[in-house]
Formats: sequence, structure tokens, C-alpha cells
Amino acid sequence: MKFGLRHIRYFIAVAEELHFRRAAERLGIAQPALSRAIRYLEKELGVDLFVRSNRSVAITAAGQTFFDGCLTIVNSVAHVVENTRRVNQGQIGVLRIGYTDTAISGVLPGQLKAFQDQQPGVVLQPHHDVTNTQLQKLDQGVLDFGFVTGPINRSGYEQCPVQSERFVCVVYEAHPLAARKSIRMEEISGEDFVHGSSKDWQQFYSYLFPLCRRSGFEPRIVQEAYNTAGILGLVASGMGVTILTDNVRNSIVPGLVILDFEDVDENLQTMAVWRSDVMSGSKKLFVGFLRDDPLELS
Amino acid sequence: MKFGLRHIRYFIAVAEELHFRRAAERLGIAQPALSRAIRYLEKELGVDLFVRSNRSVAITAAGQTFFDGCLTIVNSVAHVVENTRRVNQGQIGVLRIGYTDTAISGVLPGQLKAFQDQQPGVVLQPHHDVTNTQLQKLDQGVLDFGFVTGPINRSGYEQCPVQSERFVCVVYEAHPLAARKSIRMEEISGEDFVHGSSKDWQQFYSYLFPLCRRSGFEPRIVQEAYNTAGILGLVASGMGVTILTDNVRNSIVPGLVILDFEDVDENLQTMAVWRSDVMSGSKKLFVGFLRDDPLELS
DNA sequence: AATAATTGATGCTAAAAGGGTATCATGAAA
DNA sequence: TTTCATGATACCCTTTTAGCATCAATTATT
Repeated sequence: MKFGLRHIRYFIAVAEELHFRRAAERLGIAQPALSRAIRYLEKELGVDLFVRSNRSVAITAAGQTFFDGCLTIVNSVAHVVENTRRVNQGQIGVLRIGYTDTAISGVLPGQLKAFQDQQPGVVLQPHHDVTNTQLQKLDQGVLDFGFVTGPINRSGYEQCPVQSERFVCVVYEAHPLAARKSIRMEEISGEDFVHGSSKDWQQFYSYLFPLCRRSGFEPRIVQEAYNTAGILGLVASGMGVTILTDNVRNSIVPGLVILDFEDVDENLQTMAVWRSDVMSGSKKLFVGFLRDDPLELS
Repeated sequence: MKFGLRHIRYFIAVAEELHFRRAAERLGIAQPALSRAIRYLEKELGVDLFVRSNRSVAITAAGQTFFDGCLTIVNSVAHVVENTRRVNQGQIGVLRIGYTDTAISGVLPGQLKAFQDQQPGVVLQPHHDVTNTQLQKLDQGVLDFGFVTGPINRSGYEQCPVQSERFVCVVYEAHPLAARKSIRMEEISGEDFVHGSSKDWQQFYSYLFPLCRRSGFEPRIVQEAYNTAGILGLVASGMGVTILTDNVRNSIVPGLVILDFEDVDENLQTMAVWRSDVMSGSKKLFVGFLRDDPLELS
């Protein structure tokens, strides 16, 4: 098969017009060139595609078969080109996105939905993982984006803040502080603390512990849970108090009271992070989206 | 889209090797030519298909999409070429075949089956029609082959004998001649005859009437039916006798007796006929089959 | 650190493919 | 018969494509 798409396009024109001169006109070439191209095609195939009497052109059965195939081929080519361009521009693609407990209970769902609305051709694959696991998967190329806690400091990565939440104290209704609207950090220095497992909540602790130390105490953790819901459950049952972020207000559990801190100005940052080297079209689009979207403060 | 199949083949080689020199080797061209061809392709598409660092080549997401598409395209092309060649050689195709009552009750079914076994890719479309209708449809190009009664005499047509049957006389059991094995034509000159409708059985009559006249009588037709089964039914009910061909022995009806003629040597010829101008591959194959196949005498 | 080796890109030239104009041969229509 | 329209052919020019030598950049080796 030494013919090209050109021959196929020429052949289609002749097959549709059944007239070499008109077909040549349509193609914007001279008639002899077309005649030769078709002859060449027939020679290559070893098949007579047309029966030319001097006054008319008829297509053979084999020619008809070839014609049908040619239509599917040019369609196929156009389709492939179109798709390739769309993938290049990111309108089609897959984004594997990691998220933390904190991220998913905040603005992330809304952001993903907003992006999905803008780019319906991009498939978003969310993966629930803690910050460290997400960073590992980004290294391995298993994730395209991470939504993690705290600014990270790695070469070859870029990041962008997506969420900033105040810390709050969560106590059970019967607790002495439950009547208050807001408290100071030092007031809970003596409390029993419920919190996330030290391994998975490492990044959160790296925020929290310095805050406690600044107020002069080390939190005494008496119970650990594996996720936010678990922590809130333990607090509600009177095991102790906990420090979480503002967005626990989105998931109200009866029996709990949420108190602001008067003396804590630092917020928990959730960052979108991604490798700056590999940049698919969809990834570029998502980065643009993250940067254009104004930071929503909770 | 100004690129050709050549670019696609080149691209596939590079995408599979991820190495320009090796890909060029595989294609049997020099490396610079390949580099330029791919660059051209990328420019035409407006898409980077590969990321070339000086030491390695990686395919982009868009490139991967294009690659997948390219595989389907070259497959499609190969498939279309293959099919076209097969149609050209007649291994694939449609043959519209007309047949008469007489033909279908004789050797035709066996012949069609034999051809079908040789050429399983050819679709045979049988159409039941009397001789005249078949000839009309052949003129219109609606049929490719006719299996008709008697040699025909038309310019632009070819024909080939496929069946030759002796005439027989069919009488009911109670008939005086029923005890005989064979008779002479003149013995039934006074009988009542049952036969096919004069319009549709015209060709048969053109055989039969001269035979009767040669024996000195004109058959007195008292009842007409539209097909062989109808005729036999009327004979069995004692309406009269009829003259048919030998192959009525294939469809035995109780109450009937079949008698050979002692003095009739002429046979009823069934001919395959076709237009000699339009010759598709399948048609050529079928003609070859008809000519090679020895004439089966019943 | 210096050198060798390998990779894809570039510049130049030759060959091949493709196209245009004029013209021919043929069969249908007038 | 003449005229007309059609596809094929001949000849020449343009564009495309390939090959060769070489470059620039990076990696591997010493």
C-alpha cells in the first residue's frame, strides 16, 4: 500500500462525481493529474475501480467497496485529529486528584464541580489520601494533583492555596467551657485531648503542636481516631476535647459545642500541589483554573 | 489535514520505538528525514506529539491519543484494501439469481450449494420468477443470472446448459393408461389436459405444443394452475392428465402415475443466462463454475 | 575535569512525486 | 459527416521528500 490520503480524497471525489473533469475542479487540480492519480491507485491496488467508456465513468463493485471504506477512513482521520487536538488543549483528559479529609469537607467539592462544569470532557478521579501519601503518589506520577495540608517545600513542585481555615475548639455540651462563645488557648492547657492517629495526622500536628507550645503547654492526647467523624464522636461521648478547623461547622453533630480561639490568628492552609515538569493539557487547564479562582476564605 | 498515510506510519514507528534513529532504521529511511516528517506532522496538527530531551523521547498525552487513532487508521486501511481486492476477485459479493419452478426442482439447489461451498463469501439471493420475468430483470440489471427454460436468443447475453429433462406424462391412478409403463404421444391426443397458466408457462408451451402437433393433435386444456404443485393436485383429483418433466418424480404425490414417452427424444433444456457486459468478480467466478461443472443429466 | 559517545536538529543537494498546459484518441450527438 | 465532450498522454516545471554531512546538547567514561 504505497498510496496516501491524497489518493483516497481524489478517489472519493471521482466516485461521487463519476466525472473526472468535475472531480478535478472540485479538488482544485487539473484533470490529467487526477487521471494519473486514480490510475496509480488502481495499479497499486491491482483493482479496476472505475470502468471508463469515453463518454461516461462507472464505478465497479470493488470500487464501491473501496469507496465505502474510504469514507470511513477519512472520517476516522478527521475524528482522530479532532480528538488529538482536544486532548492537547486539555478539553479531554484524566486528572487524578488526591484530597485530605480537611480538603473534602471544605471548598474542594465545589471547586471540582465548578471545573467539571467548565470542562465536561475532563474525567476527574478523586483519591482520598493523607498529605504524605499524596506527595509520594505525586512523585510516582500516580497522582496529577494533591490537595494537602500546609505549604510544602519540594523542588520540582508548584502549589497554590485553595483554602484557609481558622482553628476551633470542639467540646461536649456538659463541659465547663461549653457556655462560652470563644476562649483563649491557654484555657484548655489542662484538658484531655482526642485526636487523629499520629501517623496519618502528622501534617496537622505540625501546625497544632507549635500553637499549643506557644501557649505554654503540650496537649495530652488520651484517645486517637482515624478520621474527623471518629474524633467528633469521641468528643461527643465526653472523652475529651479537640482542636479542628472551622469547617467542622459543616457537619454538625448533636451534643457538641464549637468555640473560636481569641488568641490564634494562624490558619490551616490547604494547598493544591503538582509537579511542574509533566504538563498535559488538562493539567494546564486545571492549574489555570486554580490560579484564576479567587481564594475562598472560610 | 495535509499529512498523509506516510506521516502516520512514520509516527507509529517513532511512538513504538521512542527513538528516532531506531525508528528510522525500521522504516528504512535516514534519521533526519524522520525528524523532519514528525516535526511537519506536529506543525500540521498544532500539537506536540513528543517531548524530546536530547537524550530521550517521551510521548505526550495528545501523542498517545493520536497513536491509538493511528493504529485504527492503518488497520482500517489494510482492511479496506483487503476487502476491495476480495470483491475484485469475486470472493466477496452478491449474486442475484432467478430460477424457474423447473430449475429449482432439479439440479439448481445442489449447484448453488456447491458454489456456496467453494465461495462462502459470496451471498446468493435467489428470486423465483418465470422465464420472461427473469429476462426482463436481467435487462434492467436487477438480476445477475437467470435459470430459465430453453435456449434464449438475445444479443449481449451468454448462456450455458445446466439441466436437460425428459418429458413425462402424469395421469391419475384410475386412468386407463395408469397400468402402462410407457406410452406414445398419440395415445393421449384425446385426453383432457391440465396445465400451467398460459401467460406464465409460455416458454414451456413453446416446447410442448410443437411436440403435440408433431403427433397430430392440439392438446385440449380444461384446467389451469399456477405452479407444478397445483397442476399435480388437479391431475390427482381426476380433472385430466398433464405433461411435465422427469423431475416430478422428486415430488411424489399419492394417486399419480408417471409414464415415459416412447416417441419423444427432445428434452426440456434449463439454461443459465447472464449479460455479457457487466462482469463483477463474483459473476466471473460463477460463470467459471457453471462452465467447469459437467452438465448433469437427469 | 576532560573526553568520547550518543541523540535529535539543521543545512545543503539530489531525486522523486505531483501538478499544469497542450494535445490526442475516441465515441456520442447534431 | 462534423462537432463536441471525455479521459488519456506527452512534456515540462514546482514541490516534496530523502540522503549526507554536520551541529548542539547531554550523558557516560576515563
